[in-house]
Amino acid sequence: MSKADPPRSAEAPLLTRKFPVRHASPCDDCTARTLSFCNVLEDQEFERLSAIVSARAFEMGQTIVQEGDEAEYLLNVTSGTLKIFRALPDGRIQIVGFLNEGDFLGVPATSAYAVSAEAVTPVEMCAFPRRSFDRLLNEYPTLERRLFELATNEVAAARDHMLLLGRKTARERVASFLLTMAQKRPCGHGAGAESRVSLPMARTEIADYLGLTIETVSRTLSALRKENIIALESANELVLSRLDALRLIAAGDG
Amino acid sequence: MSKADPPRSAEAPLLTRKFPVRHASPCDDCTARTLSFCNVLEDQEFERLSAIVSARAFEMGQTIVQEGDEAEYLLNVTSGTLKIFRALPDGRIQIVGFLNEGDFLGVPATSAYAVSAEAVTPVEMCAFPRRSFDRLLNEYPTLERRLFELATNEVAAARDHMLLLGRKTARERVASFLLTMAQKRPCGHGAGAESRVSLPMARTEIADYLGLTIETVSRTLSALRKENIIALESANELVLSRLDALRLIAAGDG
DNA sequence: CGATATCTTGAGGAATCTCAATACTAGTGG
DNA sequence: CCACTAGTATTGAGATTCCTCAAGATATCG
Repeated sequence: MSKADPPRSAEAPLLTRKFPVRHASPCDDCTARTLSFCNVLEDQEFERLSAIVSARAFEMGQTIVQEGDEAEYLLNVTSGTLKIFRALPDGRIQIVGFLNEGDFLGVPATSAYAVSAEAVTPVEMCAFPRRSFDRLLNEYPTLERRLFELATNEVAAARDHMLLLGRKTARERVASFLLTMAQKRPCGHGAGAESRVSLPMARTEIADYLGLTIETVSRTLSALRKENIIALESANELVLSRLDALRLIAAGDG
Repeated sequence: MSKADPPRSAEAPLLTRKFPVRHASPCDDCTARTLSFCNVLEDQEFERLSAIVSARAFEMGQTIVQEGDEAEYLLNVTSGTLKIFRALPDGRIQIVGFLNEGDFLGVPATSAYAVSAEAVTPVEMCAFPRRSFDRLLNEYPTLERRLFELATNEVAAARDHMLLLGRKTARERVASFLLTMAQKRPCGHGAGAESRVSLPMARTEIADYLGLTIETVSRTLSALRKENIIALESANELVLSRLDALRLIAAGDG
């Protein structure tokens, strides 16, 4: 369902470092570096960070961390998409976010993961042992400031999503979701009247994110399609043909 | 409908400071100090903070800040309860949190408020000009660390609430809410089989917090009362008679 | 090209919402 | 001190949205 990650062989930006690398670090050819929290670090600081990092790869569907587990590592997404979610004892699930390249997973100075995480597509991450990372955090205020900034962004996003879950209709939720996805990955032109979106996640995952059932998501997409507001090239590749209409719906005015 | 704040005249803990106070600061007899973010500061740091603070009072129902307004001040609750919420153009509201004594409102280094805030009861706050506060934040890593900690707590709380809004039934939402309220203000005994709760907010506000209507909240409370799981002394004073049952319901097992 | 998983569509049912009436509470004035 | 008023909460009945269960369509992969 999702497009496999393209082989980024030749075009990987080669960071030519001035000093001999201690031992080849996964950071050396990290494509997420410019997006990620580590982009605030000075060269020397970055060296320290890359000295404690190790790369991880997860297959689609694989569990990355589990709610309540000891938070041995803090993780950073270098490629792919993963979902973070909370679950009720009877299996009901609420996805509280999708993470992409450059996004951070885990809370410094917190001993247990508060959410579970699972790979939506094949995922590559870099892992920092929490203790070492906490130590660096103490030394580098820039780093802490950056993570603080990320945390406040998350709070804002979470509140947006609370409004969606608590007060929006199915139609409004789906429209909001599509717009968010279009914004996240500006494939093609910017704020035109039209935009393409490719959804890496399955319908079930959209449903679990929007607090709906898979059927309602499907029906709502079909309805939007019949109204020519969106078009489905395939189940996961779609075109937002009338962004204006979608925006109105998402805001509750449609 | 809420009980007016009791006159805390004589019993205010008098902080005897070693050095002559510059000019009497609202912090001098602040009852929220031990609860608040400022409890991490050294004496000297605290002096600097109290030099830029000013006290504010709001009547019940009064608007404190509005979504989108320039964030001139960061605020800290010293007494009372307020709600923070986001709204849709057509008036639908989602309350994303209630703040009490010691809670912080506003995001450092952010120029506009992301949510609106309104006094649920009479509210007293202390206000820090954002620019001055940001400057202190740069100087005192402890302070920044503390606010970071608060932000991560908020993220966790927000995710909990997303699970509630997206996946819990009305009954489960109300049960969860009552338990949270009981935990917040441990009036009486700790983890006994019974607990009293006084709700400072109106039914509408509970509904807007839980993503329900006022009628559903009312009906659900009545149902719980008929099952002898709770008892209502008055509309806003109630007793959780069977905490165990309530916990089962809240978790989705009831 | 067939098997399996995912997605879409349909029909009926349940939870919650909407609209409306009644009951309660607190504050006001006689 | 009691009745009145206004605001708030509760209860009821019907409508609606979304969910559940079930079948059919489409896509993916060997």
